[in-house]
Amino acid sequence: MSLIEKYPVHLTNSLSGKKELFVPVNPGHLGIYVCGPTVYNDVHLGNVRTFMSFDVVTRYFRHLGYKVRYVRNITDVGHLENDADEGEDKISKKARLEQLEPMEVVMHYTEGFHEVMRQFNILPPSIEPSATGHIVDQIEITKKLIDNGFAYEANGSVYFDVTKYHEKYKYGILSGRVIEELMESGRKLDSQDEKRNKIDFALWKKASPYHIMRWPSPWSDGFPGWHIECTVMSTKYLGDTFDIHGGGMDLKFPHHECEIAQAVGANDQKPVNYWIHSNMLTVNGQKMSKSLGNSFLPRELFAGDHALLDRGYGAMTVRFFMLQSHYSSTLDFSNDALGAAEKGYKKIINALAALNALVHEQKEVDDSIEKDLLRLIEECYKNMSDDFNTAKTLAVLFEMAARINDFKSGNTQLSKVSKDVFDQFKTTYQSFVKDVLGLREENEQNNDLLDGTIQILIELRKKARLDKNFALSDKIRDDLKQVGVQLKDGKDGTIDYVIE
RNA sequence: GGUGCUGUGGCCGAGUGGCUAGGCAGAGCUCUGCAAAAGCUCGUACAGCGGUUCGAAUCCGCUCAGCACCUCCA
Repeated sequence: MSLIEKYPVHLTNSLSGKKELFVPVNPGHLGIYVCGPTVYNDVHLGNVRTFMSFDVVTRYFRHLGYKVRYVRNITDVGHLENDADEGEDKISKKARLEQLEPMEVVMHYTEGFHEVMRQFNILPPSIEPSATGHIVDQIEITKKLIDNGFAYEANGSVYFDVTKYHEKYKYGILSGRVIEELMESGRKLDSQDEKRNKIDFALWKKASPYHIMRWPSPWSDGFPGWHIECTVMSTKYLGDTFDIHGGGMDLKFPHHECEIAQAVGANDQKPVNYWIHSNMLTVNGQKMSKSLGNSFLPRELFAGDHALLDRGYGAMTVRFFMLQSHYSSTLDFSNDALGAAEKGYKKIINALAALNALVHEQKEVDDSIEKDLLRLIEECYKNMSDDFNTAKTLAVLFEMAARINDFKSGNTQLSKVSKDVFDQFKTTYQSFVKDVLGLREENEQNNDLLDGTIQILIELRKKARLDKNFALSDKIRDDLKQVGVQLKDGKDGTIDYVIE
C-alpha cells in the first residue's frame, strides 16, 4: 500500500469553506499554482510566510509520492498601483524613479526574491513563468473573451464585462461577494471612464505615450491587466482544470475571483478544484504590510536591524516559528515567540544529530516500546494529511525527540527495538524534519577546519578533566561558549558540541 | 455598512462533544567535579452570559473585544 493510499490528504477548500478529501485530476499527480511576487520591491517576512506555507504543501505531496508540477509566477508587468485600473504600473514606476530599464528592476528583485527563498529553504517551483514572457497568450485569451461576449474594447483598452458574465455564470463564488452590493458601494464611475460598470476590470490597457512597457496588440500598443497573467500561466502549464491554486488571503478578492471569471469565460469550465489561502503574518495584531510600515525584510531580521526586533534571528528559527501555527490562522510576530522558537528549533535539530549518532544493535525486542514508536510514525502522517497541520506534526516530532534522547542516554534500551522498526522511526524523523518541514542545520558553513579545531580543544578538555584540572577544563568550556560553541558532556565521557 | 475570521493557562500556539496537545518561561528532582545538555515530575486554561446535550473549549443564540477583505499588498 502506497503512502498516497494510506494517508489520503484532506484540505480546506476556500471554495466551499470546508475540509475536503483531495482527489487529483490525474491519480498520482498534483498540479498546483501559487501567485508569486510582483518584483518591484523586496519581499518582506509576511510574503515569506505564504511561500513557505505552499513550500510545505508541495514538499508533503512529494513525500507521499505524488509527481508534483508546481507553478509559481513572477509578475513583472501589469500590476497597477491601485485596482481601479488606473495609476501607474508598479514596475514602470520603480524604473522611472530609479532611472533603470524596467527589466533591470525585474532582474534585481527577482534575484533578491530567489535569494530569500534559498535562505528559508523554500524549494524552487517546477516552472516559474513571467507575465512578460506570456504576452502573446494573454492577447489570445483576451480575444477569446471578446468573442465569447465577456469582454469589450473601449478606446484601445479591453475590459472584462462582469455583468455579462454574471448573467450566464455566477460571479463571486470564491469570495462570497454579492455583485449588486459591489455595484453600489465605493466610488462611482465618472464620465471619463471607459468601463461600462465599475466592477469591470482590465484585460488589456492602452499605454500612454510616455509609458515604457508596451507591446503591440489588435487594440493598441499597451500592456496586459494584472489578473489575466495568472489565468493564462496556470492553465497553460497545468491544464484547463487543475488541482490546487494557492495564494495569500488578501488575493482572494478581487484577484482570484477575477481569475475564475476569466478562465470560466474563456474555457467554459471550472479552472481549479481546490483553492487554498494562507493567512497573514501580523505584528501587534495587525497585518504586516509595506503600507503600514510594520514590515521588515529578511536581512533586517537576520541582523536584528529594525525597531521591531530585539536581536537577530536565524532563518530556520523563523521557519520553525511559522510552522508552529496553522497556515490558515493569522500568526502574530513577537520577539518572545521568536526566542522560544529558537530553542524549540534547536531541540529538534539536536535530536536529529543524536539520532544519526545512535548505533543500533537488536537484542530482545520489547513490544510496548515498538508500539509507541510505530504510533508516533503514524501520527506524523495523519497530522500532515489533515490539512497540513504542521503545528501538530511538530508536537509529535518533539515526542520523537524525547525518545531519541532516551535512547542516547540509555534511559531506554535501543536494543529492545527491532532493526526494522528503528529504521522506520529513523527515516520518518529525518524525512519529516528535513524533507517535509524543510528544517536544516542553521550553520551549514561548518567546515572540516573548524570541526577539526574544536575536536582538538575537546581532546584537551577531556585530558584536563581526567587530570582533575578543572580550572583549565572550565576555561576551555567557557571560552568556547563565549565564541558560540556549546560543549555537551555525555555520561560516558564523550563530548559533543553545538554551534549557537 | 457588507463578507469572513478570531478570542485557549505567564508567553506563543494545536485542538475532529467525552480520553495528556506541544513549545518557551517557572519550580523540584536525576545525571554531572561544577555546569550545560538530556530525562522525570508539577499548572486542571479555554472572553462573558444564556441554551442544546447524560456530557461543550468544541454545537446554537446574544453580548463584549479584536482582525482581515471590500483601494495596492502574500
